[in-house]
Amino acid sequence: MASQIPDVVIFRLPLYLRILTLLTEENAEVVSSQELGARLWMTPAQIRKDLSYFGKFGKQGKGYNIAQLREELRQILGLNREWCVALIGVGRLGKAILDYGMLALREFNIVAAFDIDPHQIGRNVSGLMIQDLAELADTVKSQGIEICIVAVPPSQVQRAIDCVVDCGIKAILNYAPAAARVPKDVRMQEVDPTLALQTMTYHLKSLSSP
Amino acid sequence: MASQIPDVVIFRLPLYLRILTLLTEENAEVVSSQELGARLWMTPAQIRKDLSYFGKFGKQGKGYNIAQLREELRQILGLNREWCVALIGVGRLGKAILDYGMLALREFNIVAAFDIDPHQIGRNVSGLMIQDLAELADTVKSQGIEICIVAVPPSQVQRAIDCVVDCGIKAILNYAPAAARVPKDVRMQEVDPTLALQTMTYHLKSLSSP
DNA sequence: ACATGTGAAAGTATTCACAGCC
DNA sequence: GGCTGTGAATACTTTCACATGT
Repeated sequence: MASQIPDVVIFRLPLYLRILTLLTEENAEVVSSQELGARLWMTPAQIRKDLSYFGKFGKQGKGYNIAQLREELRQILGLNREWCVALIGVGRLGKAILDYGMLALREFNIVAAFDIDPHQIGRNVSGLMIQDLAELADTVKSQGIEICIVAVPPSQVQRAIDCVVDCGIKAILNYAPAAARVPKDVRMQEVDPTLALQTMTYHLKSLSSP
Repeated sequence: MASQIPDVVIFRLPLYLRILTLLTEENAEVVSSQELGARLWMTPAQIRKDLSYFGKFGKQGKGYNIAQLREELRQILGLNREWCVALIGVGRLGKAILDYGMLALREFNIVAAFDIDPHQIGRNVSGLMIQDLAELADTVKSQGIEICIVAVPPSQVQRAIDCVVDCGIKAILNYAPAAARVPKDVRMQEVDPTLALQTMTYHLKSLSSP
């Protein structure tokens, strides 16, 4: 029994969370599905339906208590604790992820970095000593790593991901602009701006020639 | 008549393209929907259905000619020409996008970079002279910019995006981890690793406590 | 009066299964 | 035999609309 809750619903929860955080900063206390929907270009009904998969968080006639709903969503998404993350590949892209704090978010801690290039191994980048990828399995165990970020060159993606999967990792964030296969029990999310750009040009094209 | 072709289909075309490019490198000449499906963890039927929206590209009993299908998809997606792109926000993240060549892809050319910080304006980053955001409208016209990449701090996202929209841009790639609203005729895609991570923790959580 | 939560209805997307062809 | 392209069938999502509660 994996989950009877649709994947699309899970994907929207972080969006709700983001707006709730914004509303918290605006010192709002209560929000209606109407208002949330307006901010996200979604129908109020969809938001209510999504939330109803997890419980009854609202008050009729009033709406949702922002602080409370935010906490509920954090619980549901598993953001009420820290997650240890390893970075695989410390080339240009990997360095950018470390240096520029592209994941600067409380819940996610990059605690180790790996590469296969002997020139990189042993060097210090943003406070992390780069380790040999062969040590991944050991470090995963000793540090409690549960998520890997893969940022290797396209030609090595499959190799890197196979290695990560062999270490028992079940969640991969893949920055490499390349296709890779994982077993069905492993979650892999792609972060590839190229894919996004390519869908946008499709729509732009239709704009110029109707 | 915007498009009777479902959005999900458009989103999958770049995935097909990616595999076709990989197959080209492997010197394959023909591929079946079966094989494509196996590589992408999709059913062959879905791939055939998706492609059938655009025409008949296969040969019964054989499959699809890789080079030809690849070219067709590039045409369909509008990748058979160059696109001029502007970068909005040259802070840490924006610099990483420029420096680390995170968009190193033939079809997309970052031809201008903008900021509002007087300290940044006039400086040279990766061969681009940073301009005042106020000049965006003029540069969009003179350089034929059609896509903007927004990489500003969360607090300024809405302001930056409003400015971009006012300049007539219809496609925005938003790197900022923050919510923003755009008119319905503007396409905005988010590139936010945080959202991806947050959906993964949901599933990891369920793994440890079944 | 206003807003939630939810079955039922409408609308989309995916998969099946087979005719037609190489 | 193998594979495409596609209407029909199934499965999934979203939206509607209203009973229920404040």
